[in-house]
Amino acid sequence: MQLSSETEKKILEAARVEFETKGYNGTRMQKIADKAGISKASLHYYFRSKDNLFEKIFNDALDEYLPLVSTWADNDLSWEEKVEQFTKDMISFIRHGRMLFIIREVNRNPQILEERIKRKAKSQNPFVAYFEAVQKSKNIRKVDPNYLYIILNSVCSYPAINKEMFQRALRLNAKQYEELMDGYAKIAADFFIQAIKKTIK
Amino acid sequence: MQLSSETEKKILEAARVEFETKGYNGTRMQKIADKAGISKASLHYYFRSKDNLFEKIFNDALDEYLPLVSTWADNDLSWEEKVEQFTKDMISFIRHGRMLFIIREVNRNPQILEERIKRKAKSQNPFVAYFEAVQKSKNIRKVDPNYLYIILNSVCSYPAINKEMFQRALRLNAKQYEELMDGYAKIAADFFIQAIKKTIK
DNA sequence: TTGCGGTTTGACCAAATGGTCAAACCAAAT
DNA sequence: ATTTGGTTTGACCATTTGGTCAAACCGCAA
Repeated sequence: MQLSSETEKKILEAARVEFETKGYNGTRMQKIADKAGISKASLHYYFRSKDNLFEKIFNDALDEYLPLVSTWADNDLSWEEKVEQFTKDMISFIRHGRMLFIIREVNRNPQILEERIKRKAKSQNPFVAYFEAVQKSKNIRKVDPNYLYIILNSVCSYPAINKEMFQRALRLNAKQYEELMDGYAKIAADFFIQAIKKTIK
Repeated sequence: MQLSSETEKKILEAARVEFETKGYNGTRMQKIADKAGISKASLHYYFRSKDNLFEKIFNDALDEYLPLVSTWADNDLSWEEKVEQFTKDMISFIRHGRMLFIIREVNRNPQILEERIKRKAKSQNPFVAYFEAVQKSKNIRKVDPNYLYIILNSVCSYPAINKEMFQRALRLNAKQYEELMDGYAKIAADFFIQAIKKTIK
């Protein structure tokens, strides 16, 4: 029945908002039910338990995130263009606020990752593999690609994670910070590229 | 009595560990009492309520953190040396794991900051002020200092915040990641400096 | 109209949890 | 030995919260 699927959507939407803003421990089933406009009993009819519902929400978030970090596959872009593409994609994902949710819950219970990233470990990280290759052929600094991975991700993700404190430190209101972020992707990419490009004397 | 002060210390230590790892909502007063080796009633004897105890712990964390971000005062170091100093200090603070705690709780309830950072807003951010000056006199790129502030902090803080996921993405175990972090402060500082130094042709 | 399968809910339950309190404890002063 | 004042605690309480269940509800086919 289409109606039931409709309720299901409303539940998932309400649950997503609650879990993302309050975290697992701060979220109440009753509140999700209220926001979805149904009874708590109905909520349990659709999703048997809080854990069950949470798992769905968390996995959805991971499904959105994981593809972002793993696509450094071959296409005919230069490494600079790839960096630009990556920062753009990552920053627009991050701004939705889903990232802090992931980090918070992974830290609460690191095991939730184990199933998902189950021993992808055999293959090398695509970013690291890519930059090892680039470092051999192109004229860029020789820095452990692990560091490059960390730095690039940091520069992309942290501004959204730490939004509240950055706003206050920089004496900006929410709107001003948003505006600052509009121009950020380009700055971040340039920054990264400048840092590892070898200076041509 | 010195004994009571001793219990108080044990409580604060236990509470710190609990709040920092589980967050406010995930922390149980009973568990804190257990870890401190006292009864729950005693716990309430020393700190009237969970909120009261939490506030102490949170403010202690802020007291450790805030001085780090605000010291760009005048001393006779070059701007490069200051950057190096900052990354070193910040990264060693961050590695304690206190930062995710702060971010998590600030996001749970942004108001907890209001009292502390109560309208420091009159004065400009010291970092921003400093780099505006540097940009005028030295030969470095003209980038909005707000971006510089965000980038430098991101590069320092995020590797610890996102530790769990970075470890998995880079196929490292906890020990290997720690080792990687040992050399990170220098890399991060160099990275930042290289990125904003003007290329000398 | 009746019966049926899926849906919805109010009432209810057991466990967890923050907090209270009177009584017991204990070291030091009288 | 007795009192005194701070400390400690077991027992207890009220509320919250995830979860259950029987009964009601609601199209729809026979």
